[in-house]
Amino acid sequence: MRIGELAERTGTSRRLLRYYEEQRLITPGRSYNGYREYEEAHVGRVMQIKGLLGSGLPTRIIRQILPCLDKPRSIYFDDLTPEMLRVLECEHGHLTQRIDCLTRNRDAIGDYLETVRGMRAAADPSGRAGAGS
Amino acid sequence: MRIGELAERTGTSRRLLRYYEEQRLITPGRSYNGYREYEEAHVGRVMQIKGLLGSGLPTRIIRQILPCLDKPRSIYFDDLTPEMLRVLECEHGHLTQRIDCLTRNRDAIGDYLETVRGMRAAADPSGRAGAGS
DNA sequence: TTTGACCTTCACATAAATGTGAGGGCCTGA
DNA sequence: TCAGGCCCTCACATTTATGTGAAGGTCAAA
Repeated sequence: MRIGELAERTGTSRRLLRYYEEQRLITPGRSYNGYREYEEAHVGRVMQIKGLLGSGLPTRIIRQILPCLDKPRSIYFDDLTPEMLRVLECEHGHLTQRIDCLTRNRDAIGDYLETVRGMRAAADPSGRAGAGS
Repeated sequence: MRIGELAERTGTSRRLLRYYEEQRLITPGRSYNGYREYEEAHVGRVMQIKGLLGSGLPTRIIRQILPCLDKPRSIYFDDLTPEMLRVLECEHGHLTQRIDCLTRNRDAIGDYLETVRGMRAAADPSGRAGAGS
């Protein structure tokens, strides 16, 4: 598929897809006329990139972890340098920290919302929203 | 405490602490000479801000969710506009999405690392690292 | 053959989080 | 009283992920 379709299917701008390519996060082929040609698999890949980016990881890190997230593996264990291994271990830890932080905060918001709803229900047992004046 | 100590204890730059203040994420007092004066509680608060920021939330959103994360509550249910309630519900959802994305990716890295370690162990049952030459 | 919807590259613009430095005030200890 | 270390504000610089637009090529359909 071409860039327009991929953009639409992933909710991304074309500009950004070209940027991801420049950052070596995706590597589309080219058709005879120079147009980028994407595989079906790129849809998932782009969603994954968007998610990680939105979760605060910079492209530099994403580039490093992406290759080992493929099923089937696109990076093989022989290619794995000790350096790379350390990076992965380190990122695994960072991700866990991030997850913990987000989880704590999400749950706190959840608690808050639940309490609010509890109070709303107690004040207005009819279940309809809106406190009126 | 003054800005230097807070910076040190939170691993943040002074510049950034002033920035958080400008963004209305923290509100230190001022001592008679104009120096910012921080409470003990600001340490935790700053760590929380750093965590959320590192997880991809913009200061605008952090400003909105912070007040309802306090224990004891600093925002009371009477103050809560329906508008604000929607924001919180929405952010609760976003956080969950982020958490899921990060968890999936972290676990994939975890799997990979485990597999690698499995292969290392099989190749070198002595348990010592380093393949040597 | 021309129009319109795609695509290309290049380049400049923006917002957000940060760094850096200048110019200057406060305060403590020698 | 001066030096050194902290603080202040202001302002400009940088990086990263993005937007936007210009100038132009490709291709299908009218």
